[in-house]
Amino acid sequence: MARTIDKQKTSAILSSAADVFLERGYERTSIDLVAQAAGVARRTVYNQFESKEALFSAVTEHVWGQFRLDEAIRVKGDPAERLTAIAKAIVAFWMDSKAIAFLRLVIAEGDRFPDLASTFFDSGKQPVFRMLVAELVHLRKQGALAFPDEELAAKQLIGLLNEPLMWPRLLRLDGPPSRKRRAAVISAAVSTFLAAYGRN
Amino acid sequence: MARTIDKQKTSAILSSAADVFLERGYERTSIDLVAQAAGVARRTVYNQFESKEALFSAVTEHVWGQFRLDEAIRVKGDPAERLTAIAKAIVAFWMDSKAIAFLRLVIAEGDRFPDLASTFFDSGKQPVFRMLVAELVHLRKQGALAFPDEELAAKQLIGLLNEPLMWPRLLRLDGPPSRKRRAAVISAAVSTFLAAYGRN
DNA sequence: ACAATAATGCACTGCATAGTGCAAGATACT
DNA sequence: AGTATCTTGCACTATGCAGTGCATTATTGT
Repeated sequence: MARTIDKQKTSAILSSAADVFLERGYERTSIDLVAQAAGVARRTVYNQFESKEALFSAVTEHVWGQFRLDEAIRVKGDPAERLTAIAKAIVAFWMDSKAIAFLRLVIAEGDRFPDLASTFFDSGKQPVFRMLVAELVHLRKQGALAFPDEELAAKQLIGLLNEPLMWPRLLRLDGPPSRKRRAAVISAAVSTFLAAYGRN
Repeated sequence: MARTIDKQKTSAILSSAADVFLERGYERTSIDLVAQAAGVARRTVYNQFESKEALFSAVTEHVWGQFRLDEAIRVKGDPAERLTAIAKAIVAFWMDSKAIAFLRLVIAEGDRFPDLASTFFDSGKQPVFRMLVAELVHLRKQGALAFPDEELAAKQLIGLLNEPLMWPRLLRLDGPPSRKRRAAVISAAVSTFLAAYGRN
Protein backbone atom coordinates (compact mmCIF):
# COMPACT_ATOMS: atom_id res chain seq x y z
CA MET A 1 0.00 0.00 0.00
CA ALA A 2 1.33 3.41 -0.87
CA ARG A 3 -1.34 5.65 0.42
CA THR A 4 -4.12 5.49 2.94
CA ILE A 5 -7.23 7.54 3.39
CA ASP A 6 -6.24 11.00 4.39
CA LYS A 7 -7.34 11.24 8.00
CA GLN A 8 -6.89 14.96 8.01
CA LYS A 9 -9.30 15.35 5.14
CA THR A 10 -11.72 12.98 6.80
CA SER A 11 -11.83 15.11 9.90
CA ALA A 12 -11.93 18.30 7.87
CA ILE A 13 -14.99 16.91 6.13
CA LEU A 14 -16.60 15.86 9.40
CA SER A 15 -15.97 19.17 11.04
CA SER A 16 -17.12 21.25 8.09
CA ALA A 17 -20.14 19.06 7.61
CA ALA A 18 -20.99 19.56 11.26
CA ASP A 19 -20.91 23.31 10.81
CA VAL A 20 -23.07 23.21 7.72
CA PHE A 21 -25.59 20.71 9.02
CA LEU A 22 -25.90 22.54 12.32
CA GLU A 23 -26.45 25.82 10.58
CA ARG A 24 -28.68 24.80 7.71
CA GLY A 25 -30.33 21.56 8.73
CA TYR A 26 -30.33 18.34 6.75
CA GLU A 27 -32.31 19.19 3.65
CA ARG A 28 -30.68 22.49 2.86
CA THR A 29 -27.22 21.05 3.19
CA SER A 30 -25.73 19.83 -0.07
CA ILE A 31 -22.64 17.69 -0.42
CA ASP A 32 -21.25 20.45 -2.62
CA LEU A 33 -21.46 22.90 0.24
CA VAL A 34 -19.77 20.49 2.61
CA ALA A 35 -16.96 19.74 0.18
CA GLN A 36 -16.42 23.41 -0.48
CA ALA A 37 -16.37 24.23 3.23
CA ALA A 38 -13.87 21.45 3.83
CA GLY A 39 -11.69 22.50 0.91
CA VAL A 40 -12.08 19.11 -0.69
CA ALA A 41 -13.48 17.71 -3.90
CA ARG A 42 -17.06 16.57 -3.73
CA ARG A 43 -15.95 13.22 -5.04
CA THR A 44 -13.71 12.84 -2.01
CA VAL A 45 -16.68 13.15 0.28
CA TYR A 46 -18.31 10.31 -1.58
CA ASN A 47 -15.09 8.30 -1.47
CA GLN A 48 -15.19 8.41 2.29
CA PHE A 49 -18.88 8.33 3.06
CA GLU A 50 -21.44 6.10 1.46
CA SER A 51 -24.16 8.69 1.18
CA LYS A 52 -25.50 11.91 2.59
CA GLU A 53 -27.32 9.99 5.27
CA ALA A 54 -24.16 8.14 6.25
CA LEU A 55 -22.29 11.41 6.42
CA PHE A 56 -25.01 12.87 8.57
CA SER A 57 -24.86 9.96 10.98
CA ALA A 58 -21.08 10.21 11.19
CA VAL A 59 -21.42 13.92 11.82
CA THR A 60 -23.91 13.52 14.64
CA GLU A 61 -21.62 11.02 16.35
CA HIS A 62 -18.69 13.32 15.84
CA VAL A 63 -20.47 16.36 17.18
CA TRP A 64 -21.74 14.30 20.01
CA GLY A 65 -18.29 13.53 21.23
CA GLN A 66 -17.63 17.22 21.77
CA PHE A 67 -20.51 17.59 24.18
CA ARG A 68 -19.80 14.90 26.70
CA LEU A 69 -20.77 16.30 30.01
CA ASP A 70 -17.87 16.91 32.30
CA GLU A 71 -17.97 13.79 34.47
CA ALA A 72 -15.68 15.27 37.05
CA ILE A 73 -18.25 17.35 38.82
CA ARG A 74 -17.28 18.00 42.39
CA VAL A 75 -20.33 17.27 44.45
CA LYS A 76 -19.62 17.99 48.06
CA GLY A 77 -20.58 20.23 50.93
CA ASP A 78 -24.05 21.00 52.19
CA PRO A 79 -27.15 20.31 50.09
CA ALA A 80 -27.18 23.79 48.58
CA GLU A 81 -23.58 23.45 47.47
CA ARG A 82 -24.15 19.99 46.06
CA LEU A 83 -27.20 21.02 44.07
CA THR A 84 -25.44 24.15 42.88
CA ALA A 85 -22.57 22.08 41.50
CA ILE A 86 -24.95 19.94 39.46
CA ALA A 87 -26.91 22.98 38.35
CA LYS A 88 -23.72 24.60 37.13
CA ALA A 89 -22.89 21.53 35.07
CA ILE A 90 -26.33 21.54 33.48
CA VAL A 91 -26.07 25.20 32.66
CA ALA A 92 -22.53 24.83 31.35
CA PHE A 93 -23.64 22.08 29.00
CA TRP A 94 -25.94 24.46 27.16
CA MET A 95 -23.52 27.36 27.06
CA ASP A 96 -21.92 26.11 23.88
CA SER A 97 -23.94 27.47 20.97
CA LYS A 98 -23.26 24.28 19.09
CA ALA A 99 -25.10 22.34 21.73
CA ILE A 100 -28.12 24.53 21.15
CA ALA A 101 -27.80 24.13 17.42
CA PHE A 102 -27.54 20.39 17.85
CA LEU A 103 -30.68 20.36 19.94
CA ARG A 104 -32.42 22.28 17.18
CA LEU A 105 -31.29 19.66 14.72
CA VAL A 106 -32.57 16.87 16.93
CA ILE A 107 -35.95 18.56 17.16
CA ALA A 108 -36.09 19.34 13.45
CA GLU A 109 -34.85 16.03 12.04
CA GLY A 110 -35.99 13.71 14.78
CA ASP A 111 -38.75 12.52 12.56
CA ARG A 112 -36.53 11.50 9.69
CA PHE A 113 -33.77 10.15 11.95
CA PRO A 114 -35.50 8.51 14.88
CA ASP A 115 -32.21 7.37 16.41
CA LEU A 116 -31.19 10.96 16.77
CA ALA A 117 -33.67 11.85 19.47
CA SER A 118 -33.22 8.69 21.47
CA THR A 119 -29.42 8.81 21.23
CA PHE A 120 -29.49 12.42 22.22
CA PHE A 121 -31.63 11.55 25.16
CA ASP A 122 -29.73 8.44 26.24
CA SER A 123 -26.27 9.92 25.88
CA GLY A 124 -26.98 13.54 26.60
CA LYS A 125 -29.80 14.29 28.93
CA GLN A 126 -30.19 10.96 30.63
CA PRO A 127 -26.78 10.79 32.37
CA VAL A 128 -27.17 14.23 33.95
CA PHE A 129 -30.71 13.41 34.83
CA ARG A 130 -29.70 10.12 36.45
CA MET A 131 -26.91 11.76 38.39
CA LEU A 132 -29.29 14.41 39.63
CA VAL A 133 -31.89 11.84 40.63
CA ALA A 134 -29.26 9.80 42.45
CA GLU A 135 -28.09 12.87 44.30
CA LEU A 136 -31.62 13.79 45.26
CA VAL A 137 -32.30 10.30 46.57
CA HIS A 138 -29.04 10.43 48.47
CA LEU A 139 -29.98 13.71 50.10
CA ARG A 140 -33.40 12.41 50.97
CA LYS A 141 -31.88 9.37 52.62
CA GLN A 142 -29.78 11.75 54.69
CA GLY A 143 -32.89 13.56 55.75
CA ALA A 144 -31.80 16.78 54.07
CA LEU A 145 -34.59 16.71 51.51
CA ALA A 146 -38.13 15.41 51.38
CA PHE A 147 -40.21 14.87 48.25
CA PRO A 148 -42.54 12.19 47.00
CA ASP A 149 -41.36 11.79 43.40
CA GLU A 150 -37.62 12.13 42.78
CA GLU A 151 -37.93 12.12 39.01
CA LEU A 152 -40.45 14.91 39.00
CA ALA A 153 -38.32 16.84 41.48
CA ALA A 154 -35.29 16.45 39.20
CA LYS A 155 -37.26 17.69 36.22
CA GLN A 156 -38.45 20.63 38.21
CA LEU A 157 -34.92 21.67 39.03
CA ILE A 158 -33.89 21.31 35.40
CA GLY A 159 -36.90 23.34 34.35
CA LEU A 160 -36.00 26.09 36.79
CA LEU A 161 -32.67 26.35 34.98
CA ASN A 162 -33.53 25.70 31.36
CA GLU A 163 -36.64 27.78 30.97
CA PRO A 164 -34.86 31.05 31.75
CA LEU A 165 -31.49 30.19 30.22
CA MET A 166 -31.97 27.81 27.31
CA TRP A 167 -35.39 28.53 25.86
CA PRO A 168 -34.77 31.97 24.47
CA ARG A 169 -31.64 30.68 22.82
CA LEU A 170 -33.37 27.74 21.19
CA LEU A 171 -35.80 30.19 19.62
CA ARG A 172 -32.93 32.47 18.60
CA LEU A 173 -34.28 35.28 20.75
CA ASP A 174 -31.17 35.64 22.84
CA GLY A 175 -27.47 35.03 22.86
CA PRO A 176 -25.58 33.16 25.56
CA PRO A 177 -26.34 34.49 29.05
CA SER A 178 -23.72 36.44 30.97
CA ARG A 179 -21.92 34.97 33.93
CA LYS A 180 -23.96 37.20 36.22
CA ARG A 181 -27.22 36.09 34.73
CA ARG A 182 -26.27 32.44 34.98
CA ALA A 183 -25.30 32.83 38.60
CA ALA A 184 -28.57 34.58 39.40
CA VAL A 185 -30.67 31.89 37.73
CA ILE A 186 -28.74 29.06 39.36
CA SER A 187 -29.00 30.65 42.75
CA ALA A 188 -32.73 31.29 42.36
CA ALA A 189 -33.30 27.74 41.14
CA VAL A 190 -31.50 26.14 44.06
CA SER A 191 -33.20 28.43 46.56
CA THR A 192 -36.62 27.73 45.14
CA PHE A 193 -35.97 24.03 45.08
CA LEU A 194 -34.69 23.94 48.65
CA ALA A 195 -37.53 26.11 49.89
CA ALA A 196 -39.90 23.47 48.61
CA TYR A 197 -38.06 20.30 49.50
CA GLY A 198 -35.32 21.21 52.01
CA ARG A 199 -35.54 20.01 55.58
CA ASN A 200 -33.49 22.26 57.79
CA MET B 1 -68.00 39.05 -12.41
CA ALA B 2 -69.24 35.55 -12.84
CA ARG B 3 -67.11 33.67 -10.38
CA THR B 4 -64.97 34.45 -7.39
CA ILE B 5 -62.16 32.57 -5.82
CA ASP B 6 -63.54 29.46 -4.25
CA LYS B 7 -63.25 30.16 -0.53
CA GLN B 8 -63.88 26.58 0.33
CA LYS B 9 -60.94 25.49 -1.76
CA THR B 10 -58.81 28.23 -0.28
CA SER B 11 -59.44 27.00 3.21
CA ALA B 12 -59.06 23.39 2.15
CA ILE B 13 -55.64 24.30 0.80
CA LEU B 14 -54.69 26.18 3.93
CA SER B 15 -55.81 23.45 6.22
CA SER B 16 -54.18 20.65 4.23
CA ALA B 17 -51.02 22.68 3.82
CA ALA B 18 -50.94 23.18 7.57
CA ASP B 19 -51.09 19.45 8.12
CA VAL B 20 -48.35 18.74 5.64
CA PHE B 21 -46.03 21.54 6.73
CA LEU B 22 -46.47 20.67 10.39
CA GLU B 23 -45.73 17.04 9.75
CA ARG B 24 -42.91 17.31 7.24
CA GLY B 25 -41.38 20.73 7.67
CA TYR B 26 -40.86 23.29 4.95
CA GLU B 27 -38.31 21.66 2.67
CA ARG B 28 -39.86 18.24 2.46
CA THR B 29 -43.26 19.66 1.66
CA SER B 30 -44.04 19.94 -2.05
CA ILE B 31 -46.89 21.85 -3.58
CA ASP B 32 -47.94 18.59 -5.20
CA LEU B 33 -48.41 17.01 -1.80
CA VAL B 34 -50.42 19.94 -0.58
CA ALA B 35 -52.65 19.98 -3.66
CA GLN B 36 -53.22 16.26 -3.41
CA ALA B 37 -54.06 16.49 0.29
CA ALA B 38 -56.48 19.30 -0.42
CA GLY B 39 -58.09 17.49 -3.35
CA VAL B 40 -57.24 20.33 -5.67
CA ALA B 41 -55.16 20.83 -8.77
CA ARG B 42 -51.63 22.00 -8.18
CA ARG B 43 -52.30 24.87 -10.51
CA THR B 44 -55.05 26.04 -8.22
CA VAL B 45 -52.63 26.36 -5.37
CA TYR B 46 -50.51 28.61 -7.55
CA ASN B 47 -53.57 30.57 -8.63
CA GLN B 48 -54.29 31.44 -5.03
CA PHE B 49 -50.82 31.77 -3.58
CA GLU B 50 -47.87 33.50 -5.16
CA SER B 51 -45.30 30.96 -4.16
CA LYS B 52 -44.42 28.27 -1.70
CA GLU B 53 -43.10 30.87 0.70
CA ALA B 54 -46.31 32.88 0.46
CA LEU B 55 -48.32 29.74 1.10
CA PHE B 56 -46.17 28.95 4.08
CA SER B 57 -46.69 32.40 5.55
CA ALA B 58 -50.42 32.17 5.04
CA VAL B 59 -50.39 28.77 6.68
CA THR B 60 -48.53 29.92 9.75
CA GLU B 61 -50.99 32.75 10.21
CA HIS B 62 -53.86 30.37 9.74
CA VAL B 63 -52.51 27.81 12.18
CA TRP B 64 -51.75 30.55 14.57
CA GLY B 65 -55.38 31.58 14.79
CA GLN B 66 -56.27 28.14 16.13
CA PHE B 67 -53.99 28.44 19.11
CA ARG B 68 -55.07 31.67 20.67
CA LEU B 69 -54.88 31.15 24.35
CA ASP B 70 -58.23 31.09 26.02
CA GLU B 71 -58.48 34.64 27.34
CA ALA B 72 -61.31 33.80 29.63
CA ILE B 73 -59.25 32.31 32.41
CA ARG B 74 -60.96 32.55 35.72
CA VAL B 75 -58.39 33.89 38.11
CA LYS B 76 -59.88 34.12 41.58
CA GLY B 77 -59.60 32.72 45.07
CA ASP B 78 -56.51 32.40 47.18
CA PRO B 79 -53.02 32.62 45.65
CA ALA B 80 -52.75 28.86 45.13
CA GLU B 81 -56.02 28.80 43.23
CA ARG B 82 -55.08 31.80 41.16
CA LEU B 83 -51.72 30.38 40.19
CA THR B 84 -53.27 27.00 39.49
CA ALA B 85 -55.72 28.57 37.08
CA ILE B 86 -52.92 30.17 35.09
CA ALA B 87 -50.85 27.01 35.23
CA LYS B 88 -53.77 25.04 33.82
CA ALA B 89 -54.05 27.46 30.93
CA ILE B 90 -50.37 27.14 30.14
CA VAL B 91 -50.53 23.37 30.26
CA ALA B 92 -53.71 23.31 28.19
CA PHE B 93 -52.08 25.38 25.51
CA TRP B 94 -49.51 22.67 24.87
CA MET B 95 -51.94 19.78 25.02
CA ASP B 96 -52.83 20.11 21.37
CA SER B 97 -50.28 18.13 19.40
CA LYS B 98 -50.48 20.71 16.66
CA ALA B 99 -49.14 23.31 19.03
CA ILE B 100 -46.14 21.09 19.69
CA ALA B 101 -45.67 20.50 15.99
CA PHE B 102 -45.90 24.22 15.37
CA LEU B 103 -43.26 24.88 17.96
CA ARG B 104 -41.05 22.34 16.23
CA LEU B 105 -41.57 24.20 13.00
CA VAL B 106 -40.69 27.50 14.61
CA ILE B 107 -37.48 26.03 15.96
CA ALA B 108 -36.60 24.29 12.72
CA GLU B 109 -37.42 27.06 10.25
CA GLY B 110 -36.80 30.06 12.45
CA ASP B 111 -33.61 30.69 10.60
CA ARG B 112 -35.17 30.83 7.16
CA PHE B 113 -38.27 32.68 8.37
CA PRO B 114 -37.12 35.07 11.06
CA ASP B 115 -40.59 36.51 11.55
CA LEU B 116 -41.79 33.12 12.63
CA ALA B 117 -39.96 33.03 15.93
CA SER B 118 -40.72 36.59 16.91
CA THR B 119 -44.37 36.33 15.91
CA PHE B 120 -44.65 33.11 17.81
CA PHE B 121 -43.13 34.75 20.81
CA ASP B 122 -45.11 37.98 20.60
CA SER B 123 -48.47 36.41 19.91
CA GLY B 124 -48.07 33.13 21.72
CA LYS B 125 -45.80 33.07 24.68
CA GLN B 126 -45.67 36.73 25.51
CA PRO B 127 -49.36 37.24 26.39
CA VAL B 128 -49.40 34.35 28.83
CA PHE B 129 -46.12 35.47 30.22
CA ARG B 130 -47.35 39.02 30.67
CA MET B 131 -50.52 37.85 32.33
CA LEU B 132 -48.55 35.68 34.70
CA VAL B 133 -46.14 38.49 35.53
CA ALA B 134 -49.04 40.85 36.17
CA GLU B 135 -50.67 38.34 38.45
CA LEU B 136 -47.45 37.80 40.37
CA VAL B 137 -46.97 41.52 40.83
CA HIS B 138 -50.56 41.80 41.95
CA LEU B 139 -50.08 39.08 44.57
CA ARG B 140 -46.89 40.66 45.75
CA LYS B 141 -48.64 43.98 46.21
CA GLN B 142 -51.20 42.16 48.32
CA GLY B 143 -48.43 40.77 50.45
CA ALA B 144 -49.22 37.18 49.46
CA LEU B 145 -45.94 36.66 47.62
CA ALA B 146 -42.41 37.97 47.92
CA PHE B 147 -39.70 37.75 45.27
CA PRO B 148 -37.09 40.10 43.89
CA ASP B 149 -37.48 39.51 40.14
CA GLU B 150 -40.99 38.93 38.85
CA GLU B 151 -39.91 37.98 35.36
CA LEU B 152 -37.54 35.35 36.61
CA ALA B 153 -40.17 34.07 38.98
CA ALA B 154 -42.64 33.76 36.12
CA LYS B 155 -40.14 31.85 34.02
CA GLN B 156 -39.47 29.56 36.91
CA LEU B 157 -43.12 28.67 37.21
CA ILE B 158 -43.36 28.07 33.48
CA GLY B 159 -40.25 25.90 33.64
CA LEU B 160 -41.72 23.85 36.47
CA LEU B 161 -44.60 23.05 34.13
CA ASN B 162 -43.00 22.76 30.73
CA GLU B 163 -39.94 20.74 31.55
CA PRO B 164 -41.92 17.74 32.77
CA LEU B 165 -44.87 18.08 30.40
CA MET B 166 -43.74 19.65 27.14
CA TRP B 167 -40.12 18.69 26.63
CA PRO B 168 -40.53 14.99 26.12
CA ARG B 169 -43.21 15.70 23.58
CA LEU B 170 -41.11 18.17 21.64
CA LEU B 171 -38.47 15.45 21.31
CA ARG B 172 -41.13 12.92 20.36
CA LEU B 173 -40.32 10.81 23.40
CA ASP B 174 -43.82 10.90 24.81
CA GLY B 175 -47.40 11.38 23.86
CA PRO B 176 -49.77 13.83 25.52
CA PRO B 177 -49.80 13.49 29.32
CA SER B 178 -52.80 12.03 31.09
CA ARG B 179 -55.13 14.16 33.12
CA LYS B 180 -53.69 12.65 36.28
CA ARG B 181 -50.15 13.45 35.28
CA ARG B 182 -51.04 17.01 34.37
CA ALA B 183 -52.76 17.53 37.69
CA ALA B 184 -49.76 16.13 39.57
CA VAL B 185 -47.29 18.36 37.74
CA ILE B 186 -49.43 21.46 38.13
CA SER B 187 -49.94 20.79 41.81
CA ALA B 188 -46.22 20.18 42.39
CA ALA B 189 -45.29 23.31 40.44
CA VAL B 190 -47.64 25.57 42.39
CA SER B 191 -46.58 24.03 45.71
CA THR B 192 -42.90 24.44 44.92
CA PHE B 193 -43.43 27.99 43.75
CA LEU B 194 -45.42 28.95 46.84
CA ALA B 195 -42.96 27.25 49.16
CA ALA B 196 -40.31 29.54 47.77
CA TYR B 197 -42.23 32.77 47.39
CA GLY B 198 -45.42 32.46 49.43
CA ARG B 199 -45.96 34.58 52.54
CA ASN B 200 -48.50 32.94 54.80
C1' DA C 1 12.44 5.50 -8.77
C1' DC C 2 8.45 2.60 -8.51
C1' DA C 3 4.03 1.07 -7.44
C1' DA C 4 -0.11 1.33 -5.22
C1' DT C 5 -3.74 3.95 -3.96
C1' DA C 6 -6.09 8.11 -2.74
C1' DA C 7 -7.66 12.79 -4.33
C1' DT C 8 -9.36 15.55 -7.94
C1' DG C 9 -12.13 17.37 -11.65
C1' DC C 10 -15.46 16.80 -14.89
C1' DA C 11 -19.03 14.88 -17.33
C1' DC C 12 -23.06 12.43 -16.74
C1' DT C 13 -27.61 10.21 -15.17
C1' DG C 14 -31.71 10.47 -12.77
C1' DC C 15 -34.94 12.48 -9.96
C1' DA C 16 -37.68 15.77 -7.39
C1' DT C 17 -39.56 20.05 -7.41
C1' DA C 18 -40.75 25.24 -8.09
C1' DG C 19 -43.08 27.72 -11.13
C1' DT C 20 -45.38 28.93 -15.94
C1' DG C 21 -48.45 28.66 -20.10
C1' DC C 22 -52.44 27.31 -22.16
C1' DA C 23 -56.56 25.29 -23.77
C1' DA C 24 -60.73 23.06 -22.30
C1' DG C 25 -64.26 22.49 -18.98
C1' DA C 26 -66.94 23.95 -14.84
C1' DT C 27 -69.48 27.43 -12.35
C1' DA C 28 -72.17 31.22 -10.99
C1' DC C 29 -73.88 35.86 -11.63
C1' DT C 30 -76.82 38.70 -14.88
C1' DA D 1 -78.58 31.64 -22.48
C1' DG D 2 -74.51 34.34 -22.14
C1' DT D 3 -70.36 35.83 -20.16
C1' DA D 4 -66.72 36.27 -17.20
C1' DT D 5 -63.74 33.98 -14.40
C1' DC D 6 -62.11 30.29 -11.85
C1' DT D 7 -60.51 25.32 -11.95
C1' DT D 8 -58.27 21.62 -13.99
C1' DG D 9 -54.95 18.87 -16.35
C1' DC D 10 -51.10 18.57 -18.99
C1' DA D 11 -47.00 19.81 -21.01
C1' DC D 12 -43.01 22.38 -20.28
C1' DT D 13 -38.81 24.92 -18.40
C1' DA D 14 -35.33 25.48 -15.17
C1' DT D 15 -32.89 24.31 -11.21
C1' DG D 16 -30.71 21.92 -7.66
C1' DC D 17 -29.01 17.95 -5.97
C1' DA D 18 -27.68 12.86 -4.94
C1' DG D 19 -24.86 9.72 -6.65
C1' DT D 20 -21.61 7.36 -10.36
C1' DG D 21 -17.79 6.64 -13.75
C1' DC D 22 -13.42 7.58 -15.26
C1' DA D 23 -9.22 9.50 -16.61
C1' DT D 24 -5.62 12.37 -14.57
C1' DT D 25 -2.83 13.96 -10.87
C1' DA D 26 -0.78 13.88 -6.27
C1' DT D 27 1.08 11.40 -2.45
C1' DT D 28 3.54 8.12 0.18
C1' DG D 29 5.55 3.72 1.67
C1' DT D 30 9.19 0.49 -0.07
